[in-house]
This record gives sequence, C-alpha cells and structure tokens, in this order.
Amino acid sequence: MTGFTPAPLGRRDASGQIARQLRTAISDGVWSPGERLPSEAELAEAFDVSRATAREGLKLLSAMGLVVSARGSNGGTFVAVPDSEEVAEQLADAIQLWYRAGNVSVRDVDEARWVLEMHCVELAALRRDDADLAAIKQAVDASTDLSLPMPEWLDLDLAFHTAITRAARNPILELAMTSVHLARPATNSVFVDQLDRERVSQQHEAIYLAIAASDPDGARAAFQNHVGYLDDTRRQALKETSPDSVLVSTLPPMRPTHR
Amino acid sequence: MTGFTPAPLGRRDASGQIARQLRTAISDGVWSPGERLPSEAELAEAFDVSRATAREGLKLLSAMGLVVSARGSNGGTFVAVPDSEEVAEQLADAIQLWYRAGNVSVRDVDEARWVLEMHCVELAALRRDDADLAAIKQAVDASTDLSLPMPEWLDLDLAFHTAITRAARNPILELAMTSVHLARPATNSVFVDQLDRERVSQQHEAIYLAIAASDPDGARAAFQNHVGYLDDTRRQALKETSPDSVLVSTLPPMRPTHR
DNA sequence: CTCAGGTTGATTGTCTAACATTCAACGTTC
DNA sequence: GAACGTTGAATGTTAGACAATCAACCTGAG
Repeated sequence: MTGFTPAPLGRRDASGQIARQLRTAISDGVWSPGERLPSEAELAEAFDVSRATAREGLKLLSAMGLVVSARGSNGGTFVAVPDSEEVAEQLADAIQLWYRAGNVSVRDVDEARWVLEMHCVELAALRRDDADLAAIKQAVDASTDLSLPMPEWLDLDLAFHTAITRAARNPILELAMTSVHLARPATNSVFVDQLDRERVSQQHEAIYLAIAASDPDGARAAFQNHVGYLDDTRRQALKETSPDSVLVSTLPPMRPTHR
Repeated sequence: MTGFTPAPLGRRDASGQIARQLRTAISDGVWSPGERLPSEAELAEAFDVSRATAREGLKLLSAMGLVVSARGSNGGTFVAVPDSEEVAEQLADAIQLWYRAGNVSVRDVDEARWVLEMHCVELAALRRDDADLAAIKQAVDASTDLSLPMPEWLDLDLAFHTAITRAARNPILELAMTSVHLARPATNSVFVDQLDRERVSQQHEAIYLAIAASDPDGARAAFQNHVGYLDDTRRQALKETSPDSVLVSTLPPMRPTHR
C-alpha cells in the first residue's frame, strides 16, 4: 500500500465513503496518473469490507473517469486522465437536467455560450494554425448545401463552432464550450426551423475570414453579428408563442475586452 | 417498465453498456427528474444479467449524480438533478489531473479564470442584490486581518470570488468559475506566498465598491487591475525558478491511460 | 371510532463463495 | 531459438443469502 492509510468507515454508504477517500487521495497525488491502485482484494481488506463493496467504490471512481481497470496479469485499477469529451458529455447531461428541472434558463445557456465563444473567436484569430483553418473552412463549406437535412446541418454547425473553440488553444474553455454546445439542442430546438440558413452561412464565412486574417477585432465583430441574428430570431419565435419570455432579450451589452 | 426497452448487450463491459443505455434514456427524458427507475431486480431481468451487474450499472449513474437510491418500501432508484457543487468538484478534479498530466498549463487555467470572471464581475454589478453585496463585503472585511494563517486567507479569497460569481446569476458560468477556482490552488501554489495581502485586499475592496455602485465598467477595470497584479507576481515568481515555464502553451500528446 | 404499536412486503446495501475471462511471464518441448 | 502450453494474478460476472430501511397495512386496546 503506497502511502495511503484508509480511515475507518461509518455504517452507512460504505462504498461512497471508500470512493471519496480514494478520490481525495488521487486528487492529492498519492498516486500519479498511470499508476496502479491496490487490487480490489487488498482494498477490501484495508477497508475491512467485502470485495464487492470495495468494487462498488472503484466503480464510482471509474464512472467519473478517474480510474480505469484492466484484467490480466499486469492488470488492476489505474489512475486515469479523464477524457475531455466524456467529461463534456457528462456536463452537458447535467445542464440538460438542470434545464428540464427549471434550474437554468435558455438565457443562462445562451449567455454562457456567448461569453465563452466571444473570447474563443478572438483567441482563435490569434492562435490558429493551418490545420485549424482547414477544419473551420470545411465546416463552413459543407454547410452551404441548402438541401442538407436539418440534423446534418446542425452537426455541421456544431463542428464549425467546435473547430473555432479548438483553435483557441485552451482546453478548459474548450471543455466549457463543448458542454454548452452539446446542451444547446435541448434548449433551443424551438426556433432552429426559422433560421435563414443561407444567412447563417454568410455569417459563419465572415467569422472564418476574420480568423484566417488573424484579425481578432474583426472576428469578434463578426461573431457579435451572428449572435445578434440568432437572438433576434429566437426572440421573434418566442414572442409568437409566449410573449412573456422577453426576459431572454436582456443580454447586457458586450464590451470590447482585450489585454 | 415505462417506455424503455433494453438493447441486447455485447460480451464486454456489461455494466458500462447498461449505464450508457440508461443514461441516454434519462437524457432523452424517458424518466423525468424525480421519477423512479425499474428496481434492480427488474433491470437485471430486462438486461438478462445478474442483479450485481445491473447494480454496477446503476452505480455508474449514481457517481455522475444522475440517479439517487433509497431503501425501504417506497424506495428505489430515482432520476436526480445533479448537485451543482458536486459537479464542480468533479470538474475540478479532472482539471487538476489534466494539469498534473501536462494536458493543461497554468496559463490555460488562469486565462479561463480571467475570461469567465471578467464577465461575472460585470454581470454582478448589474444584477447583484443586497444579500449578494453583504456576502461579498463580509469576505472582503474578514480577509483584511493580516494575522490570518494562509489557508484561512485563501478560503476567504475563494469566498470572495464565489460570492461575486453567484451575484452574476448564471448557474452555468458559476459552475465553470467554481471548478476553475477549486482547481487553482493546485496550479498556483507556487507564488501565493509572495503576494502582498494588503494590496490584494485593497483591490478586492475596489471591486466590491464598483459592484455596490452598480458600475460594470468600473468593476471590470478594478478586476483587470487585480488580475494584472496577480499576473505580474506569478511571472516574477516563475522567472526566479524556471524562466521558460511561463509559456507552456504546447500541448503534449495525450498519453495512454494505463501502461 | 381512533390511535398506538407491531407485522409484512418491497427495495436497496452488503457479504460470501465461486466461476469466467484476460493477460503476462515462465517453462517446456521441438 | 522459436513455438506452445501452463500458471498465477487480477478483474468481470453470477448466484444466493442476509441485513437495513421504510411505507403501508393490520390488529388490538382504549
């Protein structure tokens, strides 16, 4: 047992307590990424529980992506580096549930998207390389096909924004953006039908051009223009159905921020 | 079984497959928050596995906060709304591991913090109510005590920024900010010792005053000033030890999760 | 009739023991 | 030396049992 002494467990929620202890141990660096934890049998003995219970504790960690298991002779449970995409999916799930439970509003999601991506386009203009540009352009070009079914078009839209976010070269902002984008379909499925896809394509193209020109101010302006259009369309769509939700329109003015 | 038909499982990773199926079902709204899932025994029969395996699948979901379980007669497994703080903690864990694995740099974390909080202070100035103001002020006042041990002082710093973020009234931005702040101690433990706490307190006070005055521009300026000081201090601290670690912008390739 | 108290059934939590599966390392044989 | 089988260690899965908990139901005293 490498530098880890388990604390005695209370009567309730044994597996949860085991998971918490191991989690803080991992978080504190008792085991480094890639390193092997004690075997299930060893953990069971150390915590004085059955193997099944120790196993459940490990399952909790594995669900969070903190550990992975492998069978076989050199097998065991290893500290893992959580995969960015899976974390983003979990976050998106949480956001969707919050939305359905009424804990977040469409305004919250859009505001977050807007704040985050505003800076991502700026950073993308400063940091993009040729591969980033190619990825962005591909999404722009492919989505000009007006005969495309809506789901495919939405996928391309996501690909476009994802490529921009990636070009900003900040994994944390990328994670946040990805989650928000994954959650958005649930929140704004109301008004996508009413979008003028040709117009959206032009706006995407403008953003792309500014990023290609390494022009952060232009990119921000183009993105603001894009968001403005989305905002107007959504407001109109909502006004037709429920006039009350004009609360959505109270997005504060965006100011240029630069260092 | 309310409107849910399990798909047959492959041979490998049964519990994981069960978790994924249930997860997408929840995400698709097959069961609403608060609603009850089939019992472990029913799920086991439906998926044609033992109860232990079905249970492990549920454990995976419960680790993500998507379900909670209760014993007793009206017990069972229920769709839950993930708790914001727990999600933030998981995210912070992930970020810390990414940092330790070299997948994110100090620059990434600070940049994200800067982007997010910049807007939070602005929004806080526009949306704060009296309770928010009181919470912020309390953190500011308490941290002026120069005899405070460093850990307590750091807690108050976190409380200050948390209160601001909360006043911005956007759960998603709040979640992102909370995670970043929780992860920050791991990334900038290098230079906190060299901060002039009195000066930091003055900067916090300036931010508070601008928010109290409902002055978003002033709040942003005050925050920028604060971040500028932190940035300088960190740069100086890092220069003394290792001059190049300031721009660790190149992302090393993702390593395999276990050997 | 009402209410206190016990019983019961359903459900999750844990334990035990076993078998299945996988994988690397070690020997053995050719 | 290379091919092949054996073994040991670890996780994955199964089966059955018992413990703990809780709501609903039943029962009997007042």
